Amino acid sequence: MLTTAQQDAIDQVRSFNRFYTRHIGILDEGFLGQPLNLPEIRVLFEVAKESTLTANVLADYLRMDPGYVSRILAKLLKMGLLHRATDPSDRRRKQLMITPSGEELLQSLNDLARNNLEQLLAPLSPPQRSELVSLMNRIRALLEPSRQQRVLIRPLQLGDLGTVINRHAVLYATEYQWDKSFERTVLEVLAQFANTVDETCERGWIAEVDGQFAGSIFAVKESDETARLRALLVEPQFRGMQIGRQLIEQCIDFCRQCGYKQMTLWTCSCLTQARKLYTKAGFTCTKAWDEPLFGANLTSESWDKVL
Amino acid sequence: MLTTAQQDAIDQVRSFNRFYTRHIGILDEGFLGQPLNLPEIRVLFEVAKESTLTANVLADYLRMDPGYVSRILAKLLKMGLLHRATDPSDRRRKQLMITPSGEELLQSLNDLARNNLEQLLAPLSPPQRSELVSLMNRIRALLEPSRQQRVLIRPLQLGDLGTVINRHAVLYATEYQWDKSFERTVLEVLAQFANTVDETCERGWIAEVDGQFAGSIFAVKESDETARLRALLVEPQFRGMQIGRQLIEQCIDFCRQCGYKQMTLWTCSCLTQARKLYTKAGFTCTKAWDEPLFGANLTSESWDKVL
DNA sequence: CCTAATAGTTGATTATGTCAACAAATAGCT
DNA sequence: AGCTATTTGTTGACATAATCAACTATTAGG
Repeated sequence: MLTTAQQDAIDQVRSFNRFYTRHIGILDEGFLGQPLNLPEIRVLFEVAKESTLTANVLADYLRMDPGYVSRILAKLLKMGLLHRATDPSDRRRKQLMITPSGEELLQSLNDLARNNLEQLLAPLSPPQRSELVSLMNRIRALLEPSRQQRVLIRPLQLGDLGTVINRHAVLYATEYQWDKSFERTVLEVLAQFANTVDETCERGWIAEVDGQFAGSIFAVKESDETARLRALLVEPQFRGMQIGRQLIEQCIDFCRQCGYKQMTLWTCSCLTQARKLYTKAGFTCTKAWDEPLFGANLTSESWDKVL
Repeated sequence: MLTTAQQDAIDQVRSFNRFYTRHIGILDEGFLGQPLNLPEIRVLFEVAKESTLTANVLADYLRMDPGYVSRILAKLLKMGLLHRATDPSDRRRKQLMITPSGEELLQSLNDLARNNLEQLLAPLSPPQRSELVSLMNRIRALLEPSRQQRVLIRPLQLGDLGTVINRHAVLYATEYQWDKSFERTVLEVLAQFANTVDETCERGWIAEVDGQFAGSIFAVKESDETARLRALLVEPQFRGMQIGRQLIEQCIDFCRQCGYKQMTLWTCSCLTQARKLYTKAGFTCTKAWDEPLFGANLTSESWDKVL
């Protein structure tokens, strides 16, 4: 059974779908008066993109009836937009190619589509346009998770500290019901970091997936000999992508380069995923103690690693 | 002529449109095997939603041919899903209404659509769902500016502090090229706030537009007599919606209730929009001094207001 | 050489949508 | 009132879009 909130979400998505169907409908009207209809344009577009298509492959890819595709191709061939040659190695197959006049028409169709869209986007300012694009990309990332995701580990930038604080607070509240005192602690730790950071031996890194915040890690100086690993976090939707491992490796490499002799970190027994990562990276738990923290009864742990 | 960046934006929007067309297409496939096709469902749905429709209004709204609508209505009437009554004040018009059996069918179609969507949204966690909804609402707000946007001023929640820090850092860097020292200052101010807050006389508020972060303000105790207004921010895309004014009012109201005698705030001469808001709210600039701050040469100002 | 499978085409048919002509009612004008 | 123009909704004729199954030509595999 769905909760009310989730059902609301579904209804809101449906409402957006209705809205967007109408919106796209208005755009498609711009193609009226053209010699080609939408399926024909799609076929022409695909042939132009992929120069070695055959009718069957096309029908399969576009999820169209082979007979229908055959008729569309006949029309496009008759109009001189495509031509085709029998595959000498298999005389059943006919390789499709776009002709110069096909390219030309496709170009003008592209211009038309762009102009239509341009008119609809006209009321938007440039920053609003880039906001629109980034909203759309985010929606695609959410709905099409299979879309290739680029993982990037990069040094800290302006604005990252706030994001790290926000994500720690929200995530640990969601996953472990930790309270506001945890947010306060992270805030204090990072304020301390920002105020006293020595870039030569202290750093923070952010993991991004397709430009989105996916995780964080910090290395701070505990003493001349010892570095402390802090604020490791991987967003739940990006777990299993080796992001945690990469962040820890990045951090360890840096600490070695800085000449630290050992590393230490705090965690607690309930953070099983993080603990596995620490173990894999060569850390061992050297101390454990119970204490009430963040509104829960935690078993705090200290983990160390010799570099 | 379009700039390259704008053409990129247009191409990206087109790419999103192709993606979303496919996405909606997958959803619509769930309606196969029903006695009604998509246009018929849309008509039924609209009649159910708006009980005083007539055929022409419907055709207009759904951008369908009146003749086609007429035939669809004939089918739905024959199936007993709708009925209609001649408008007594204009006997050309016939008011459309849905019948109980129409409601019933619509309900089952709704369930079907919801289930289809539910399957597509299944991989998303609840927070991702609400993110999706808020992204969609924002897109609608951009593309359909007439649509009413709900502004909400709410008290601080877990996670807000990080967001406020991030937005301050990024926004002032973008708009005024302020450097990391500003991020550090905000971080420190809010860490201080989180650690020492006395909820009876200190508060923070967040402005949301359709669930999205739109702005912030804080009231902190300077002395028993004086409250300090801090961290006022309104996101650029939501300016001109009276959000700044509402945030300041909220803050002033609270300070009055707490029994403060006066309020004070820091700003600088270049923040012209904020200064206008302060003036309107009854603040006056009582002190001004030049100082190098945040990587710029600022004219700092102190503004006060007697409550 | 036979059978099964594949590539593509074609005829028949259905589904979907458009257009123009039309009747009925109303609005606006004189 | 009476005339004309407009609006609301319907209908027949037609055009477009899409599907299905039968069919030819070719190839693969034994």
